[in-house]
Amino acid sequence: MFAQIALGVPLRRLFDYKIPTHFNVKVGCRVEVPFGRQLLVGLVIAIKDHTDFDAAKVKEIKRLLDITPIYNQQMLSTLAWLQSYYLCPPGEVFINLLPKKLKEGAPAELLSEPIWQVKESASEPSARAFKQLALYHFLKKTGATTQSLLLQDGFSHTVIKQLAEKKIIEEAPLPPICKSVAVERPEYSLNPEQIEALSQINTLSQFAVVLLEGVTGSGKTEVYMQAMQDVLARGEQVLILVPEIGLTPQTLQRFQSRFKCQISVLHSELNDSERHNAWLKAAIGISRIIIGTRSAVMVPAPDLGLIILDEEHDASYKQQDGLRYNARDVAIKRASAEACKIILGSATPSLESLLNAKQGKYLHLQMKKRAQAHPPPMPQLIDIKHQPLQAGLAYGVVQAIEHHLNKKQQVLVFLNRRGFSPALICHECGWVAECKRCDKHFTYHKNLQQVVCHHCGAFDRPPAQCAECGSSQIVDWGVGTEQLADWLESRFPEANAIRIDRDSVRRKGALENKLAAIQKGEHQLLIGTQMLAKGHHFPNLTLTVVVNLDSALYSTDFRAVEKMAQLLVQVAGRAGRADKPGQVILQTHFPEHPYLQTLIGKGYSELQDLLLTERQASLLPPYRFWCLVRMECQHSEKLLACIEQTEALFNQQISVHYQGVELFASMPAPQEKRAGRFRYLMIFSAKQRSMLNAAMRQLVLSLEQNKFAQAVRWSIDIDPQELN
DNA sequence: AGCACGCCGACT
DNA sequence: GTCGGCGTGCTC
Repeated sequence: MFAQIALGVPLRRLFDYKIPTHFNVKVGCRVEVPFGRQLLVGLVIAIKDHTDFDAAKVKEIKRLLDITPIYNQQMLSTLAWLQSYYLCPPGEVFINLLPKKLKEGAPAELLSEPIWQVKESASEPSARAFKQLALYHFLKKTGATTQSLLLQDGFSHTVIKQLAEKKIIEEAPLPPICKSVAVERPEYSLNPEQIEALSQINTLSQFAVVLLEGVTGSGKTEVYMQAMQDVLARGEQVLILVPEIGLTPQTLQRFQSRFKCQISVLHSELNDSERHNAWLKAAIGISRIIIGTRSAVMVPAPDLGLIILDEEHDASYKQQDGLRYNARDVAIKRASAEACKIILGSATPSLESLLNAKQGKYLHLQMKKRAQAHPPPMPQLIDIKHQPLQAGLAYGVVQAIEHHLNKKQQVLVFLNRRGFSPALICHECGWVAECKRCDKHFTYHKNLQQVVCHHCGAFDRPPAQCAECGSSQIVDWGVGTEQLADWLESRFPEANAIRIDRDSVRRKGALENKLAAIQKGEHQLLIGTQMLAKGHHFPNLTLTVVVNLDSALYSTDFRAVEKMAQLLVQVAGRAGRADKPGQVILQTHFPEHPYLQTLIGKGYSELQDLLLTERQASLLPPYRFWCLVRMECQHSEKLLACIEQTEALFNQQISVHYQGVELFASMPAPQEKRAGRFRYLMIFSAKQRSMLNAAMRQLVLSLEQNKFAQAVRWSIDIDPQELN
């Protein structure tokens, strides 16, 4: 007998191995196999009685790593779809998505972690040992607790050890897996819209996609939680996916306090052991709820009964390097394989999902009322043409800020540019300081006394002189968050301004601390980028100022307007509270622009309808499917040769066999040179997904064997989000 | 990806 | 004379 095995190598094929007669190898188990001169971990994909490879050269499986498969049939079929849809090497999905230790062949067992409890007959520790006493009372109150939780709560290793040595506490046995979760029914009474949405969701059985469109504050989370209740009580697991910055301690807290069960949390800040345990607890079924960002979509769950994907429009669901999958699309496929329902939630659904809903593929549910606040305020447009600006703000806007601050309310100033100013320019000749590796402006960071390239991360001392004419008159141009914060701080010293962007929250936990301080009302004036716009609720915020979003109106990225609208609606949703309506101001040079007029005058849905019509007319996604082939090379001649070859290959051998698949565009990347490499893009498109996939499969096959393609770095991006 | 083989430049 | 640079080729 032979096994077809996926290995963690970048080769788009499986490898056959002989199964030793005494091995009970099952599909979905990991094995150790000799590969060239090394030993690798592989996953068994299929078992068969023959091999197409030269039978004499087939090697034997060396070792069996799992007795029971680590992936069940549903997971294996989802992974197989992932592999064939994104046209990646099998090892990329079957091996490389595993937590590090499993990838390296460690046993699929929880890394043991003691659970501590107070010994029954134990007496109180001495009154002088404050720390020991505190731990004793903590354990007495909460019962058996894992070591990591104790450490999190500030008890040290030594204190735990001391109490254990005194036989006051002991290790508790592992609790049995409890599949059915008892839920305390909440006190909340749902509003009619929520009741309607929930009853529609609850009537669905089997596979179904629900697009839950609810304005900020309409109580989507409460609908999620009540939908989860039945599923959990039935003994099934729930997978919750959130955007990268949406997984705050507060979000987690809400689920923990409602559902008394084990929860696996998966995000990018976990270390290898934490990830290993969270993954296995989900895979074994100990965790009944799994909450995580993008990559959590591929964590096994034997009893999966519901998937919730919050903020479905969020760009962070699309991985932008390596395996460029979209967790939203994978989640839908997974729900289909598991025959369970999936809820896509958003205040501002993507055009892709909206079209699917309009075509009847998804059940579209809408919640338009805010549960506890005034309706979301409509942004007010301020024309800044011919107006003097201070740190990018018009005089009237500064007055509005002052007005709200005087009433002891919070103000959010939103700006999408980090740093002090986006460029340094020679006042004499117009020379601009640029990153040599990327041909892009350096951003000036005044606090760091550095210029930083926001594309590759390179930095340097700010130039004292112009590189062209030698003038020392270097001036900064444009406004970033740093400069805006500086100016607002000096203008409103009482408001205790705080800046939140990637630069100011680099330290672990810094964002949480700052958000907590804002919640407590320690800061009246908040200055920030996207980070502040998403998911956070500030109860005392009544004014939001959006400094500038004009670049989206004339962007080369056809998705820019859609993203701008989503951002604006989200930022606007931050303002307002139960007793006071909010105010939102958008500064613009183009107050008459049809996109802005539609969004402000008629709302997000109307703008999306307009954009859909335009996309259909211009043959753009979501009406067409796209596949982007990126190519890069240090030598421009080699790159050009490869492009010519690829175009010829497509025209002569592929387009003729796959009807309706075309080369939509072939062009240098917007940033033609990055990190010392020349870059080029080819966009293939088709009306039918399956046809495009088949054609691209063929193209990839040919590229792999093509001498010219081997000289360049190429990668394939299905359903690309960004054309760069 | 990793690992070997192989063929040319600067060191003991 | 060797050590080691990275181009090329292969892995069931």
